[in-house]
Amino acid sequence: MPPAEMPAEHAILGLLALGVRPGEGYGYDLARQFSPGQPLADVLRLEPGMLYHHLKKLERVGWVDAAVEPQDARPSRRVYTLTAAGRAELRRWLGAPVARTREIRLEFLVKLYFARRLDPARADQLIADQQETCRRLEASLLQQRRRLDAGSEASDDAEGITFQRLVLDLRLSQTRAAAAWLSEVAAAPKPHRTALRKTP
Amino acid sequence: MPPAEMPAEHAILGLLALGVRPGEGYGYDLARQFSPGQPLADVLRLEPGMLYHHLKKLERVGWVDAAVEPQDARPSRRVYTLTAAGRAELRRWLGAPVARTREIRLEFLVKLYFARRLDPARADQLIADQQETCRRLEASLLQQRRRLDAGSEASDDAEGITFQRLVLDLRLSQTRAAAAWLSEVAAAPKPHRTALRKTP
DNA sequence: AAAGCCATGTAAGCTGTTACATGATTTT
DNA sequence: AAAATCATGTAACAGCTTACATGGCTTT
Repeated sequence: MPPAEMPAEHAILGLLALGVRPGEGYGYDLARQFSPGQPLADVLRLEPGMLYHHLKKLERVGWVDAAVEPQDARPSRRVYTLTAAGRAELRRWLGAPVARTREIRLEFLVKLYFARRLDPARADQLIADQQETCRRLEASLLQQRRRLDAGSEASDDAEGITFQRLVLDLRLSQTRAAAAWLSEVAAAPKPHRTALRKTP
Repeated sequence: MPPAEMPAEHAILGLLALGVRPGEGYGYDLARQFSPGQPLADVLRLEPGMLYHHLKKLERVGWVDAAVEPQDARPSRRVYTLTAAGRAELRRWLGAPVARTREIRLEFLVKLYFARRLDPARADQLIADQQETCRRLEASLLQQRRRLDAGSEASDDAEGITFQRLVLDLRLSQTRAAAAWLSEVAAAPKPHRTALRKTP
């Protein structure tokens, strides 16, 4: 069970890969992609403070390199460039479905956003893998439910078991809803590889 | 839009209200309620460290009082007692549905757990209010969806809009699943007021 | 003249995670 | 003799949120 995959940091890697000059970007411009109205803002909130913090961390772990780029009549930019390791990490992350249903709302949506724009074929694969993950989860939840029903006479704590049943039913219903949505997404018209972005 | 309601702290208030001696409890015993196998553990994870931290905070804000209770042949206990303010806060919290669908998985389940045990009639009301909240949310999401479809020709950013549509569809499907589950819960057999708990 | 944009951050505070400290007593 | 139970915490660290600092340039 993976503990957390830092969607914000991977989103930054994705934005760099998707940049006007692919593989490059700087803080202020990246911050615009998370401001209200931008598609990513509906899914992931990222204040400038945290964004710069993440950029420093990405540099520390070697997924980006930094270089100061002076401008005339404007403050210098700190331009970050994806390294080979950074690209590899982005590919790995984009290929891995999320383990928990609750992670679909945030992390999976971010993966999908970038996978579609960077490599539509891999996006289809990601959706398929996520469906499979949901199916396995559903099977596991169903099994737990059956075990609970089977052992319910043997126990004295009828109250606790009723509650555990509610919890499992909620998880099942959320997981099934996610699976149904994934099927819709898989059936929907595919986007084509995006041209260079323009943020007005 | 409420920012967060600290389910762990309210769960502690609930456990105190539900105690063998109603309104009283101490850290070590409360910690047992969050250990594996206990019904609350399926929903809320709370390590001893955080539990003691929360107890201190509850005392600071005046929702509990503390008194040291010596024992012979055992370490002294720090016994916490619900204050009038603490009881009022618990009642308020138990009566308020959660605003976001993602909060149903954790916070609403905790509310439901305690509402059923402390006051089944209020639990029914809570479920009804939560259903109403889900209905409103669904209506709002549908409206956003319609607005998006209507304005989609006028925009040049077809890619972003397609993605926003996916996001809204996921939220809709999750919200509807939660609403359906709530209907099941409302229809399910009701528990009776629980007797004093026993944690073996 | 004021407001806002460009571009970078820092600082403080809260929540949460993991692991360990302490020391007596009871069970295996 | 070793391990678990009782009972309370602390320490270190990571992540997030909110707010503010700086300072030149451009738009209203």
